[in-house]
Amino acid sequence: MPKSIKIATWNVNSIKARLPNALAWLKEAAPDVVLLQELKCIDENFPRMEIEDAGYNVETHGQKTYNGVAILSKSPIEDVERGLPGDETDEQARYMEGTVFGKLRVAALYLPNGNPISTDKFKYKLRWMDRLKAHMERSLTDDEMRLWGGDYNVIPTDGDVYNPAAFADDALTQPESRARFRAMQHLGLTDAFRAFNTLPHQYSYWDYQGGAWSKDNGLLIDFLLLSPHTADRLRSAGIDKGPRGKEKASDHTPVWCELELD
DNA sequence: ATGCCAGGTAACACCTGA
Repeated sequence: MPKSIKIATWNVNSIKARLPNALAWLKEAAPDVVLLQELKCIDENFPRMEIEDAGYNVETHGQKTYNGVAILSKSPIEDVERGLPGDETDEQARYMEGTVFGKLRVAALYLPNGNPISTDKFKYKLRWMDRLKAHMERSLTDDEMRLWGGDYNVIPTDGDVYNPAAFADDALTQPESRARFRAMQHLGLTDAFRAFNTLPHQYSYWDYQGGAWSKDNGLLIDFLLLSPHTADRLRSAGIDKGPRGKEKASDHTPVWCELELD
């Protein structure tokens, strides 16, 4: 009988601040694999026991105050690698990968924001995207199943933001950012959510300010990109807006997909 | 556009986020 697994990505904006909400969501949504971003804590301070008690294996790549990614899985997590290749001097904890269910290699990534665009932060974002694409390209030379999920900090089109004019000078909408995001898909990767839903104004992030959530003033910036052999197994995908409506919510909400494994 | 939230750090204000 084919085994179906649910994989989600979620920028939690501090795992410590989000722990009650995260545990509630793990129980309700019962994902098999979760890719987390913005832990905002070092590995020693990750609430490992609480997550393990919820039925997950845990691998983290943390950092004090900023960034930090993790992989949670109901299966063992094998061959874990931390850090995005291509720059030994980069100390920001924004990337890790591991193999789950013995056959699917998943990555959790937190792509740099890049604002303001007149600064080195934007140059770092573009370099990071070049490194990510190069690493994807190298990884895709075999027939392994792969998935890159996370907060890409790119608004791919003007239909993916409530007010494009307000974001005209934002790093998330710049042609350089969008071209690099498209280049990743041109490697043969499938955006899991967009394989099922091509409507505009489908969001994964709403700012805390200005009543953005209640007005549905959002952005679509969180994605699951699937290699061809993974896309062959894609059965469904969606955005779970539930967690964004809770008290003490993250500003991002989970994006998920279902894969049919042998 | 900025910093109207939110989180963290560290100190009773400032940085970052997108």
